Amino acid sequence: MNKRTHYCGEITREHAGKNVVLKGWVQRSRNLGGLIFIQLRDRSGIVQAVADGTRMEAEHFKTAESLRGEYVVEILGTVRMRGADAVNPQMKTGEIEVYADAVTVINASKTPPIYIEDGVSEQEAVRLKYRYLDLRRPSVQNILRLRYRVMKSIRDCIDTQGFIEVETPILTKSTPEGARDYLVPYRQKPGLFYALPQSPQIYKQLLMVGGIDRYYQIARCFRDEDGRADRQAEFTQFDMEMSFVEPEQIQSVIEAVFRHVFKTVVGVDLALLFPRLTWREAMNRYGSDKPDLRFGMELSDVSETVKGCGFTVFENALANGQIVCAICAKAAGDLSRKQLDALAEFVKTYHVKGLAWAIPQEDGSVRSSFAKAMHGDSMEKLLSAMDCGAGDALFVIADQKHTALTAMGQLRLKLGHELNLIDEKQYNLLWITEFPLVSWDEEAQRYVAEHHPFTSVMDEDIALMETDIGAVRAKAYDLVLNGVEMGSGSIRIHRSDLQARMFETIGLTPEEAQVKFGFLLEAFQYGTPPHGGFAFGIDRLVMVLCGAESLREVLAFPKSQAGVDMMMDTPSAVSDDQLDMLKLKIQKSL
RNA sequence: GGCCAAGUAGUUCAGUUGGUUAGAAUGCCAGCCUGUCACGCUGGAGGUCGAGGGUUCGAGCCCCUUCUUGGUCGCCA
Repeated sequence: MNKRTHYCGEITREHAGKNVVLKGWVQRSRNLGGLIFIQLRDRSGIVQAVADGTRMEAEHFKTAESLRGEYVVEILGTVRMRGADAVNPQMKTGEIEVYADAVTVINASKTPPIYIEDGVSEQEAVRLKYRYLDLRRPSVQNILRLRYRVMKSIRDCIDTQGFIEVETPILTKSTPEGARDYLVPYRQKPGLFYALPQSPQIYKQLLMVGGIDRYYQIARCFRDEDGRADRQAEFTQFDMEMSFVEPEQIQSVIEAVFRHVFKTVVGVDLALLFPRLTWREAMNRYGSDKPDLRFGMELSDVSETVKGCGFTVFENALANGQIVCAICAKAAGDLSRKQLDALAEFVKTYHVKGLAWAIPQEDGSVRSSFAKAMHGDSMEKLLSAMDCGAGDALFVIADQKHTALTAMGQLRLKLGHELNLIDEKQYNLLWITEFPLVSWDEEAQRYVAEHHPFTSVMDEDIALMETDIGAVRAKAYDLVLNGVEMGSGSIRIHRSDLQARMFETIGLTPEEAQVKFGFLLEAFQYGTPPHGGFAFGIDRLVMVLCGAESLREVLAFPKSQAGVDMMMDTPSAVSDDQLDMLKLKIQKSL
């Protein structure tokens, strides 16, 4: 008998006649009289094995007969093409199977609580509780393999450009701005805490001070904020920083990384330069700082067109310094009243008061929520300004500029999906540039950094710093893929005095700035090179590349929306001893 | 913190206006079958209807509270 080769990889016709050892999980088994059929699943797929029970040792037969669930078995057998010595002429021939001489159980299995097979939808909660079984599904394995290839191709590409990976601490300092921190108590001086990093931002800038002028890291980041479909409490970023650079150089490095990833992982050729859109233009035309450009349906400011139109909602809005903006959804004129009402409800979640709509009919009349209020030919003027003809649907929102644009941008996205305007196979990448430096926070009654407080100002806007901080543009840029924010970067402040002033702008007193960031302000006094960088979310990139609906799908061990690991059942209580050591006391909830 | 949806057998779900013993599929168990490949056939077991309270002669269904999961707004330098 030939020496048996351990099978590893897909069995093909070329293996016919070979003696093999198969090891894997029993996906399905059945004992038909004396014949035993086993579908064995391993890392490369599912192989069917057939054993003649009557020819096998009694114990093997008994074992194979009682295989249930996810037993781990070893099969010694011969690869053959089905039908070679067929007893039944009706059976499917020409397929590959393994004719088993022996079947050995390596490890028994309880009946699994979920189906370990693709194409069945289980509730998230059950899948997450038994994630280690869920991971055995071929589709889940494919996603993790794709994720690995993404990470490897990123490293391969960045490595050729002189970058080195430097790890930065996970136990770090709580920072005042940004998301809520995860805190870790410090045993040696109770009352003091580390924080888990929201990003390696400050460390990488200090690496620039330290002369590591091309740094990158595939870094884990933590933010204690409520979950979303595309947001987890902990996530992975590709993080990079360079010294002596302009935004274009950084963008060019990132473009090279994306081109390489897309080429090697999904075989797609991306453009050499990704299109650029300023933040202002993106907001005005698409109502979003991460527009999905796979379809048109641009927003228009129709404030001038509807001036004096007679509709009090529009006129009052204009009188209060608000705007009236509109989109025209081509060929959406058959929307029912119920669907239109649902759209109106939808936009209200974005804090606008209502949605006006008008649908020109073939006979020249207009089905509309507000036509009656419009004077003279003002409706005709509005429709023609929007190029909205019979069979199209016009939507109009009047509100504060930012609110109206945002709500309309969301409506545009929703209509894009519902009207099937989006080519799912397309990858649309673009840069959004010239972000505002700060934005006004109503709740905190102060300016907050739009990107982060280490972002430098565009040269032509430096004078505005004193007069109109809200209008100042930053050297900050985002990368957007199919309407998903992939990542963001900026040229940083590298002068201590400018950094101190920035802290002041966002409301930190010099004393607070000293306590929180004294080390950074001091570091910047020792000849810090101009520098800048970028970071993008690897999870989101993988999500887009494999068409996943949720970030959970692209993580090996995801958490629930509330940040709970349902498999380990954690967060969990700790012992009183542990709390005592940290001098912590849990307040009884009322 | 707000809003929406869901929670019924191991799993996926149905359950009408509140009315007999809560059903189906699949899985599981037992039996039959020597070419199955979602095999098939026969039989069987399996339920704190998320939890607590209320209304009612009677609650899976109505009301209140609460927990969990998902989606979303806020939040996410």
